[in-house]
Amino acid sequence: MRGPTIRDVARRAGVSAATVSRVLNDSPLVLEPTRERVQAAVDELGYRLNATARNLSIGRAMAIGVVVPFFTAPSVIERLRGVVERLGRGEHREYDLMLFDVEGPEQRGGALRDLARRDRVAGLLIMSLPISDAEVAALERDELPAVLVDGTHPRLPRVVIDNVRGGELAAEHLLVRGHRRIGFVGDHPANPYGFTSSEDRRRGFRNALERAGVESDPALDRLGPHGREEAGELAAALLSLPEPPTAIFAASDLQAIGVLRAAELLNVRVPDELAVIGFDDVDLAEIVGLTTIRQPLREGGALAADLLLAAIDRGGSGVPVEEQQALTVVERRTT
Amino acid sequence: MRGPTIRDVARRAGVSAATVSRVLNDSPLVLEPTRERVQAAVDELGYRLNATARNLSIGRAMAIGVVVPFFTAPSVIERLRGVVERLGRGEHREYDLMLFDVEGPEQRGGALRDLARRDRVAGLLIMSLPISDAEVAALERDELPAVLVDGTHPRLPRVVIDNVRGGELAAEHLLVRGHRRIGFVGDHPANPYGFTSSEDRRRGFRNALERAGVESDPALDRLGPHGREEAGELAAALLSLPEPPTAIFAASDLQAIGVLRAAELLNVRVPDELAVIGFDDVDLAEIVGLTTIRQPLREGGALAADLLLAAIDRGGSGVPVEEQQALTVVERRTT
DNA sequence: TTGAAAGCGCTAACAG
DNA sequence: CTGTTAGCGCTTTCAA
Repeated sequence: MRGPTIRDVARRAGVSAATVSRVLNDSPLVLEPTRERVQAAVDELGYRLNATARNLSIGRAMAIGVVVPFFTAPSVIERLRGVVERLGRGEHREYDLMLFDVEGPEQRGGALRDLARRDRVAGLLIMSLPISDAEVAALERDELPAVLVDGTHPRLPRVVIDNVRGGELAAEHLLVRGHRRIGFVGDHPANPYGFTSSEDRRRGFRNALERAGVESDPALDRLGPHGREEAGELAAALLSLPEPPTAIFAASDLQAIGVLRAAELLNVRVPDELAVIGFDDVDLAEIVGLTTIRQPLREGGALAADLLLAAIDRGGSGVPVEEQQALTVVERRTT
Repeated sequence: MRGPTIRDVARRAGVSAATVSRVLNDSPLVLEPTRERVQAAVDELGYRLNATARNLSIGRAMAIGVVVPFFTAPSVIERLRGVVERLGRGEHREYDLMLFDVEGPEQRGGALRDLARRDRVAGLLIMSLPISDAEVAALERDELPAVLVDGTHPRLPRVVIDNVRGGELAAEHLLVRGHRRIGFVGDHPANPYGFTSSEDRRRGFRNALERAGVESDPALDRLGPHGREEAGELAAALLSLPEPPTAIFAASDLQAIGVLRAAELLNVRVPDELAVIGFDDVDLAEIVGLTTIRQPLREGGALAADLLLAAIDRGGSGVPVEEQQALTVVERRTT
């Protein structure tokens, strides 16, 4: 039983399918009595429009796709909240949300190439994934609007933060508190996804310290795979140094939590013996009282959704904007 | 530029569109040389199948829909992980994931009714939402497979836990430790969504206590809107009682975190002066060292996805199974 | 203002 | 094995 079609409604209302279609799409050129008859037939039959057929006919889908790595990460969730918030409201409630999780680096290219077709989604939100010129070209060829979140490409609208500046903020915060020997725990720059934010944060951080006269000690930078436990191990190594750091800057809150845990296991008191500062300000940070560099994740997701929706409506291109989001330090109980 | 169609490929390969379609769908009745010619044409043209057209033609969508309230809740995320894990693998990688967030109770009915159509999704995963007979009937009428997670209905496959038993486990855990005066912090039974798990947990909990000879004191049950801070306030009230409880059972980990925070603010030491036990065992619980009743959220999501995929493949119905998941208590540092 | 007809891109009988 | 022919359900000229 495939449910009533537009023809059934037409027959019942004594009009043509075209007229029903017009009523359904709020076309102004339908006489009021006709509209009413059609509407009545729609109600009686419990008719609802078939989205697939409509999409095929008009040539675009009424869904927006979100491509994310680690759908599991708290920061991703936070951003998704912002996206959902925007999709669920106003005139855009019509767009559905398709989620594409990119768990392995090998899925990365595939997912993008797969999606670069207007028929599945009306636009793409690409989070935290580096994108190549060829991929952008593919999107352009198919006229598929896309916006980048936490990623950058000159030909795509994007919402970003200044990771280098974030590192500086962390450095300043710790310098003011008298720290001179400071460790860093973050992602390995050669990670399979090509993420660079951790490395950018580290650079900003170290440079700011050097400008303040603090010499860099390579032994204090510990890089490894992303993850709470991995970060814990890195921090443990740092704390076991003959001359351990008095503070640690972690490239993300998740990693900072790992650092905190390592300190606890080694009986190092925070913040007295070790200050810890993270990055992101996810929910968790507030819960554990972590001092961190806050980036407006949720707002970023919402903004990106708005940008995408606007690009879809606008159709044509225009110069891609870059929205830079403000970073602030949120002081809590770990520094 | 709408990209090459199946006809373009057909022309180029010197065959009919039907043959191209057969090749695309791995039909066995195509001669190898023909298949190769078609494949070559596909590659040269960079052709990719239009999902919308295919869906319209075969009459079903290649996506599964997930309907969730509070997309924001950690437990929901955890379950989604399980779902994504299953969708991303094996022969089912072909299914996309559509997310339908139900933020307000008023969206509840709408979302479901809207989705009860084969044309947008091939099946539905409904999480934590009570579902009415009428809604089930609508799903059946449209032959739309659906499975319930953390919800129940006799005519739908479902994965559930025994919340009452969970409450009992919490009671047993606290009784063994000598607690007699125990508070409960949970959701109000008359919540707008119709959630009942909190209340079920409370009942199992109180009944177990009574069976052990501990009389119930209504003043020790504090119910309010779901949320960390709300739970904190409820707990604060409990702790300010002339005769405060020595332990608190929270209906969820999120609420337990609120309780912990309240204790901290009131300088009540955990677990010495106050034992706290939560429910769910989300990531957070491990991080803060919360003792809790563990329900396998991720596995539940995965299982539900498998059930749904199976139902979709099977087509017809069969007797809906109920998968009951095991509950265990995970002892950490708050009891 | 409404209807007829063609078509979106693909699949699925049915012949051959 | 492969091609022809009809749709799937909706939109959209083009006429009337």
